[in-house]
Amino acid sequence: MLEVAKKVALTRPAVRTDADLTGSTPPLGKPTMATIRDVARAAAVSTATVSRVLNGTARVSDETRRRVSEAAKRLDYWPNGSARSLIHSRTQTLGVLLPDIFGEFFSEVIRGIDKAVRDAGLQVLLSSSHSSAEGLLSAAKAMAGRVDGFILMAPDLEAESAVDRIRKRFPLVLLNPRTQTPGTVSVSIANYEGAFAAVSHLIRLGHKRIAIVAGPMGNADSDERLRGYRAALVAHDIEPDERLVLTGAFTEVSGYEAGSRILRLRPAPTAVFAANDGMAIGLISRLSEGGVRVPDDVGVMGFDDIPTARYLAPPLSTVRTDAYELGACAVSGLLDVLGAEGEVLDLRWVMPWDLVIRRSCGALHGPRGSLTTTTPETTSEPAQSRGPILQREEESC
Amino acid sequence: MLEVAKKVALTRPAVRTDADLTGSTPPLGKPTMATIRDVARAAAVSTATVSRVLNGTARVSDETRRRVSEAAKRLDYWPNGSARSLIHSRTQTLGVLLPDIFGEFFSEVIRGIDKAVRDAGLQVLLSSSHSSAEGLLSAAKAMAGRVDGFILMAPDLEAESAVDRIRKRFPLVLLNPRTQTPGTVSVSIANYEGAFAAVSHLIRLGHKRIAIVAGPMGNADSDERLRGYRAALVAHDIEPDERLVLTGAFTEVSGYEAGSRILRLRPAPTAVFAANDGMAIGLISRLSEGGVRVPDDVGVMGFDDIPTARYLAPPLSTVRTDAYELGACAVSGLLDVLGAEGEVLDLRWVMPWDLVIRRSCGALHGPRGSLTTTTPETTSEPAQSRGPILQREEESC
DNA sequence: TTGTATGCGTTATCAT
DNA sequence: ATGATAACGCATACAA
Repeated sequence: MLEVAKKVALTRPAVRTDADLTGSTPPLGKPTMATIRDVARAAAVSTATVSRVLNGTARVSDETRRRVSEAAKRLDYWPNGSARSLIHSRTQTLGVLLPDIFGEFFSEVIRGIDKAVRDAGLQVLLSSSHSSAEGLLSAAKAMAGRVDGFILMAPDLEAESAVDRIRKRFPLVLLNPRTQTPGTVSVSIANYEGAFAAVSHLIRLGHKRIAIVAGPMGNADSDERLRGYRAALVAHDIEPDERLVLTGAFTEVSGYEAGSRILRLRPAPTAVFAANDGMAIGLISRLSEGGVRVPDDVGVMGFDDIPTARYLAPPLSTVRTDAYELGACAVSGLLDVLGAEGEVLDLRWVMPWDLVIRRSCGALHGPRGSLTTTTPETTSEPAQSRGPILQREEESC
Repeated sequence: MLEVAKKVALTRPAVRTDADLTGSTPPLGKPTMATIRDVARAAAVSTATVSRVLNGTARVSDETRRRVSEAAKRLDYWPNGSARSLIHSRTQTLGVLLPDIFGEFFSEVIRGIDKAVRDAGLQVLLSSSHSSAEGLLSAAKAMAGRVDGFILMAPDLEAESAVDRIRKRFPLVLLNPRTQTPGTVSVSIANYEGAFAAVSHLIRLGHKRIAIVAGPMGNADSDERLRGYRAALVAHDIEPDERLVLTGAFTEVSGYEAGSRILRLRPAPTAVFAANDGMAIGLISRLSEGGVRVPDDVGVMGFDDIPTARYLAPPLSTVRTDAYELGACAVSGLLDVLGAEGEVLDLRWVMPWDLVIRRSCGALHGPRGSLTTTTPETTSEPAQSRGPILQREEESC
């Protein structure tokens, strides 16, 4: 096995060695790239003409067009984006401000944003891990003049004030906003409804003692899912028990730790609703270690339907929310706002969602009828579907 | 359950309603934000003085400083980033060009980049899903003048030519480069070594018939891992069998499909090395469905050690590569290049890695000694560790 | 200590 | 059809 390690060094000191330029490699660094003026000079025309040719913004004679194109290619001219932004007051860039991007959910959101943005010929300036108002604000400030608007997700209560200040300066789309501000475009996950449906399903299966592994308190998504959990219990005449409400951090390890606490609960719950799939994964792992079988001894439901969910053992029942589409819709919404020329748009999109019943929540041991379950091959049409539901409130003010 | 859906709409038409401005909400859109000239006017000083105050770049009398600061705050002045970039020829922004960012590995890479960039007071311009040379090049072109350099990952063979062109124009750090170009800084995963170690471990457990679920052909990471797989077999006097080499796409579903093919293999392999954890997850799921137990009937090893890996059933044995650190190191490397003032840096970092032995590869049923396994609680120190190995070649040319 | 003037790299508005 | 020139918003060299 020693052959695998050829050269071993220690840590990562920032070593900067002086270097003679060997003729072989082109001198890197800043060879000061050609500007539009260089092209103009080379083609013996004015910069205005170069601009016209390259942007196709006005008629140019075939001869000069040829000369300019040739010169631009020969000098390998690439226009300077900052200069263009300055002139046009348009950056062709969307700022994306997110909380801590951990796990597959955010990975998918970013993928969706990236895809939609590229399709629109735009760019993404990304900054994440914002939970405090100051952090959010300084990030936005650093992006001023470099973005045309923002896609903003700020689930943490403490960041709320920053959202308002950003809203006043920039076109904006909110992701899962905590409050419903008039004159704002937002795209949301059906947190409350999804949680309500998930817990209702567990109840329908016969469970009466249902625990929840919530996210961090003060997090908007977590709060809404917790609210849905409680509402479902109440709607089915089950008295909520605060001892069954555990707190996690939306990470696998926090679900694992919550599992330890659940194992000590007496009387033990017969089902657990985890506020996201990551925590469900950690939870199931811990329960199994504790000798508690899922779903035989305890049923588990997650939230998100991350790509991994259907491949777990047991496959995870969960609330499907299309994170990729969420990101794409946010872009689409921001484009609408940018196209609205100062008009105030008041749109609220809620993403479609589904209850995806796999094996982790178990089959019926209550009173009611039978239930189909899905395998990876057949799961494109979830057995238990609430959707697609696309809620949109739309007002102009 | 009907209560969960309150208002139902259909699809997402781009509706743009005219809107009268109600007095309550501030008129959004473009209220043309204050510029440095506005602040100068309000404070009755020159723009130069405003700049000096706000940047602390020269001494200013207390009285004017106060006036300027007050005016800036009152007008809520935010400097224009594009204008600053233009003047300084420094954008304070790093361009990040990635292939399709699917799954937890890339999620972690981006997190690492984002964190390091923010710590350095910079920004990230992100663009992904690049596999073709043209796509890569046009993305880079669109970023010209808006970034100081690039972090570039282009595992696909066809994108190679674009890398060279970008290298000539911009400071650059390569992620997992296919070839070792002189005068270039790169940060890499020990693809070959990790695969070699993983397969060697399977062999040591007594396996002789070992399949691989590789990534797409032509992908640099996949090719290297495949090479490591073959080398390990050869090194242990096992004749590679091409029928045991399957191709996937680094996704869960492709691992699932590969599982179907593996179930049909005769004679059946006793172990499978999946070129990443995502495929291992799909693979295990499919094998279980086929009545093949992991690890009892077949051992499985993955690659990456994504956060989920240790929580699977069975917990996944895999090659740990710190994707988060990979991203952070790339930023650090690019910062070095940017600080090197035109000097040519030739650095090649290889990230430390570990073999993480959990349960999916099974315990010894070969000739040799015993093996410790790790549980989630105790896994911070992997039982079977090859590292940390940090390989760094460093030359100046 | 402060102001004036110039330029960063573009594009748009005038001329011609 | 093409060229000179004035912005865009900011920071700096140079004067005062």
